[in-house]
Amino acid sequence: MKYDFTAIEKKWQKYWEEHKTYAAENGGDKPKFYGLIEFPYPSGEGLHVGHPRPYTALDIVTRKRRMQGYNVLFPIGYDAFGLPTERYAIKNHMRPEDVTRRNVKRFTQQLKMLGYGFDWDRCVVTTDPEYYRWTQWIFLQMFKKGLAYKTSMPVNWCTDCKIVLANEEVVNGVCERCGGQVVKKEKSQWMLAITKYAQRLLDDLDTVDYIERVKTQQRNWIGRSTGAEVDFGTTAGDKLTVYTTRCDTLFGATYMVVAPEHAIVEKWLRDGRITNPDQVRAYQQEAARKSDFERTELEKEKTGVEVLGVRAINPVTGGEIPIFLSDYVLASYGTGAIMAVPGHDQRDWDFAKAFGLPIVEVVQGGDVTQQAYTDCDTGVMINSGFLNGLPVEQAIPTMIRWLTEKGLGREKVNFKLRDWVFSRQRYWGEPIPIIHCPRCGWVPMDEKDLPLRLPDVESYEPTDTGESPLAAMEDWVKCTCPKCGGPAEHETDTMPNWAGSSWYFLRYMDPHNDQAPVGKEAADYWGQVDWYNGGMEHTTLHLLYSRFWHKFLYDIGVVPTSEPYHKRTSHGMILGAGGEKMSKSRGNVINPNDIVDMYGADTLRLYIRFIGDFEKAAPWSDEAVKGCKRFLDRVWNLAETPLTGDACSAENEKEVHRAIQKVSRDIEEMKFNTAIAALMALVNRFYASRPSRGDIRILLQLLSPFAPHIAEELWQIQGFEGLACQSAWPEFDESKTLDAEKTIAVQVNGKLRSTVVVPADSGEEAMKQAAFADRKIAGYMEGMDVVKVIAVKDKLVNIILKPKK
RNA sequence: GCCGGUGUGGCGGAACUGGCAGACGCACGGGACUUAAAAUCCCGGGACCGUAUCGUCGUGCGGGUUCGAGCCCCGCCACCGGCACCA
Repeated sequence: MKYDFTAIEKKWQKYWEEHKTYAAENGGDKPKFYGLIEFPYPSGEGLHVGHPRPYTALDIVTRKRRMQGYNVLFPIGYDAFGLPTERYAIKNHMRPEDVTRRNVKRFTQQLKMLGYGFDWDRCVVTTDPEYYRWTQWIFLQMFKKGLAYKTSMPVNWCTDCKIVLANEEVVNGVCERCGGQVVKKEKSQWMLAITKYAQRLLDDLDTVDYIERVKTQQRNWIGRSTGAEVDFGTTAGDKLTVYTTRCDTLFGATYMVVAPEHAIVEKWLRDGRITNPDQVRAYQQEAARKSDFERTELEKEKTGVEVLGVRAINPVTGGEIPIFLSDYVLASYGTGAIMAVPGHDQRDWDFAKAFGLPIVEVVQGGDVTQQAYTDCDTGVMINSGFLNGLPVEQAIPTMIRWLTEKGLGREKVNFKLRDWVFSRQRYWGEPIPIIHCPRCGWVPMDEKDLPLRLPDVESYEPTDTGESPLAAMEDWVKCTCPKCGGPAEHETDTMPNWAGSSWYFLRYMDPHNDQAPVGKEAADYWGQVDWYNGGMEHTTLHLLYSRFWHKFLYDIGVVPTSEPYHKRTSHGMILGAGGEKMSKSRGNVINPNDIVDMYGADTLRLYIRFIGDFEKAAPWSDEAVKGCKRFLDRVWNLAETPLTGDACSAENEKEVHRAIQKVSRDIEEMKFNTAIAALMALVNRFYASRPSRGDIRILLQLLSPFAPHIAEELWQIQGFEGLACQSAWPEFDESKTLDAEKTIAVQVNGKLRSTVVVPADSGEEAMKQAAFADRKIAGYMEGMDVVKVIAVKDKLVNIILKPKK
């Protein structure tokens, strides 16, 4: 009989679905294991071969865990709010929920086609009102704790999408999604105070098991630095505070720079302090017009304008120094103002050169007439009054102490992380459950009125003004104030698509709870996600956001752990055949349906694992897929006819136990490619040395996580009890994996010259004797003196020779 | 520029963390089966020289440590990802 993968896969998928083979239980005696993959955005294009890479990986891990006796939760859902759906809906005059429903259906079919062991009863969709009701609820709790606030601020405005973007969504100064130009625009926005959690988000990275590059990237993103705030006096009487990590160089501060947007400039302009207001205003306007992209592109050249009429006073020297406006100083970091130390900061040096400002050396070691001496963490202070002669590492605390005592400064920690812009002027997102009352201000909705549903409209258009489409839907907007009962309006902004994905893993634990986002019992039972795999591109977005939300939920007692994920791994991309990114425009996208039609889901699953190192990018190859199909054909041919001998055969015992060892270990380390290589080698062995029924039983068990359909079918054909995927994962006996004899290398002066066979665990003497007894080696020894012999057990003997005198 | 990663046959990739480089697979070559082809099964492939043995060279480049380096150290180059005037 031929290997009819289509029939077999359909048959078992139907069986699993009917029998709820992969359903998780909230409770029981078994140890729990929660494996998670990032739920997909149900795009109109459907699944592409990139999706199965992480999915299959954790499918394999969780299938193995099930066989090892765990109560496994391996859920799936859809992150369905978002711009592509909204755009598609507008373009085709459809309702976004209908587009979503259709896409979800298609994705579901495709995922089922690949035979994943998802617990489909726990499927969640973020656009489901019963789901986003709790997204809104969490937002309300944040609002009540002061973590959600509304503020007017310069935001990133995509001129194409006509939408406000989070900093994280701006890539190289252009919109991450559409590549459109991004400019600054003043707007009132809802914000989430993620910065209040910055320190904890940083510290708790030490408590989790994430791959190192994820931790590093998050640390850099959070960007903690320790320094000091220093107050400079001004001739206008105002205080101008700066942040610096190098307060030891204060004596070298020869001028100051403030960001063009800095509030103090407005004040001085208003007070008529500035004698060149036109110049200053012109520079401010120029800076505002520039997008971030332009600002950073002009990296080389420093521009700026001096603020005439006001001067700053260096608190240590008492000397007056000029104040400049320049856009190389960012309003959003530190205090929006810096003290410029051109001797020891290259940007300040460039600026000082351009404007002819004095450059003072305060740390010895460089030549500040040529360039800034920035590599000066270990130098000695000079030209610095009471700091003279001190090494930098002592000068910093000395200065901080001095500043603190005089009330002129203080130690200060800063973060690069900024608060999260949480408003979107879009229809297809969770409505923000806040009501604006002319009398009471921003008032949270009553929790019992959740969910605040999106209005059901046939069609709508986006606005050009930056207002949400919801603003045009008067019936929906008008409401009564929950506080005073007077007429009020709903907030018309919606949440960004990161909202729903910030807590979805909790909903899986208790998907039908209508009292809470997740019940206490369920949250206590499942605890942390044991293993979460996802893309590197989410490291500073989704992964950080969801850690933040989880910590908040921990603080208000909803969840029992302060970190959501115990272990985080990340997969490499699947590239097109030429090594380029797969994309519609390049026309190199592989549709998994085509592969499944041609070779079957099991082959696709195998190939996507065998393609290379899980963590690295790997190019797709149509040719190489065949190798995996061929392998399954060979397995089929071995096992489709009845076999005898229920025990593991003596001839194959060693290979079988080695395969168990190798596959077991490799799955844990996500080295799926070598696990499959081991299975292939085992099958090759079985072609040379006929396997017993017992041998095949183990092969099928090892194969089951990778290629569950064929494994199940052959399991049934061989008449084994139950299901392969529910059988107990085979154990290996280490003693059976060992060789009785070892072939060891014999080197002469480090070069391989021969090999000899010795009993395993031979002592050094025995190995040396065997080496010297070798005919080839004897040839090398003629006329030579033995200087030294190195023997490494079970590996090699290296004989060092030199010519006889 | 900074941070992280990678560099091994014609190709995808292995190498237990310093011990026989190239597992497994693709492609290729040879053989068996077949009227023939496909499929399947068996065998062979790092390069160079040779019938073969032997030998020499070989893990991006240049040095170093070591009995021994793909792996460790120093200095470069290239590519990929992230951040980017962060004071």
